[in-house]
Amino acid sequence: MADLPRSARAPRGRPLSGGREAVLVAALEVLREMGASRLTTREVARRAGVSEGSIFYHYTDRIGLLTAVIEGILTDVGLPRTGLSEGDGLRELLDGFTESVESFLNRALVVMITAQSDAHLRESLAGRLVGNDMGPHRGIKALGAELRRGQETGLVRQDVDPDAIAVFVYSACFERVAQRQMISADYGADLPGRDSLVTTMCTLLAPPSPHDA
Amino acid sequence: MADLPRSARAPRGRPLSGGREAVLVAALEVLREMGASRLTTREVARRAGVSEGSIFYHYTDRIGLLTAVIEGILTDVGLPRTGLSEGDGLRELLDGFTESVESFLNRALVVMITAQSDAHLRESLAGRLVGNDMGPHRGIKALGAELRRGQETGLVRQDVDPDAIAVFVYSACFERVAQRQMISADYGADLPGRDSLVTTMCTLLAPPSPHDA
DNA sequence: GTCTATAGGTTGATAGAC
DNA sequence: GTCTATCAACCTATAGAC
Repeated sequence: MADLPRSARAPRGRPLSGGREAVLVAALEVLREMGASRLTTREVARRAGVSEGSIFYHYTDRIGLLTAVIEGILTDVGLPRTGLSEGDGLRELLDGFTESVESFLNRALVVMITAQSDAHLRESLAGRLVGNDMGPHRGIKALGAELRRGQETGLVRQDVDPDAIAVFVYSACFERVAQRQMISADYGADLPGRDSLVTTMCTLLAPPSPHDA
Repeated sequence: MADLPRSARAPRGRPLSGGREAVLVAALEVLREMGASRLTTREVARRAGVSEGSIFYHYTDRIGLLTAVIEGILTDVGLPRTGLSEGDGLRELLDGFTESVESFLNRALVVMITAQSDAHLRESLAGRLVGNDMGPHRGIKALGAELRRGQETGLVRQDVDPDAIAVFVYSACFERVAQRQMISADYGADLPGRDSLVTTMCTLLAPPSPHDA
């Protein structure tokens, strides 16, 4: 028993039967496919291969289940990373940021929309977002700070508000993900893609050519 | 009876009792306050001051009611205006566009989110948006075209993709409205406002100073 | 912790008078 | 077109055995 590091074999505590987790997975699946109004405990139980009773045992009630799904996604997925390596240029910064944000939103947007379908959930999510300083605000401010540093090191032109730039960049990611999720996967295919957007922003942010001085 | 122009007195056909419209108003109210999952025909009837039977008479079923609400907002409110007066400058263009888009989204976003709560509604809305060439796509393309004209007249720098700029501008509006509606009315108050965003974009888009040539 | 069985309450929808 | 009355279905939630 002491021969092997415990953590390499199994997590502490009693082994999970998997039912509890399976319910969350099934619930998220139902949310994506049918929407929050159509999510019934019956359907979730069926898909998860458990009884309805188990759902209420673990999550108290329907709202508790939905809350757990939301919390799960938000904490499990983590927040979009905003840091960047030291030697990176502007393009690397924007590329990393946008990719991270879109990847985050691709998973998180479902639960945000889900929360909008019920006043209790909406209130609960809003409280959590402002209380823990999560939400769009945080990513925007972080990118803004990076851009401000870029202005100091001469990487970014200095006559614009870095936070405003950050809003534009974040928003474009948000809109792209929302559009695809809310309308259709290939809606807006003839609009400039992420790559093109980053390129454009890099051009806009480049400092005036040195021969000006 | 012929003394007065008919249109000045009353619309053709039988006078409306107002019940039908009252239901739509009440339904929208419930959607805003409680969310789609909590919208019941009973509650809508109560608020509208009509019987439940009337709702089904007019809108067939619950989904029919929600569909009517969506259609109503989308057609009644119209699409954001994208045109601009001839002699306007870049700031006037962006100012008018962003104000119009935000005003539109302030009313339209509720129904878009509502549609996400039910697979049938989502599908129906998506079909309508792509079929009638509505949706974000349209506004973005329209602004992009205006910006392209601006490039030709020397109002806008020529080394960037106008459509990409349009995406940034539209997205910022979308994100601002979504944030306030989904989280809280004053969330993100310390982020740059619409005015500041427009100013920043104007600076970014200004053509290189003439003494360069 | 998970199941089965069931109770209790709501809801969407219909029928028929006015 | 609107109402009242009512139904049938569904869904959440609980109780108790294993």
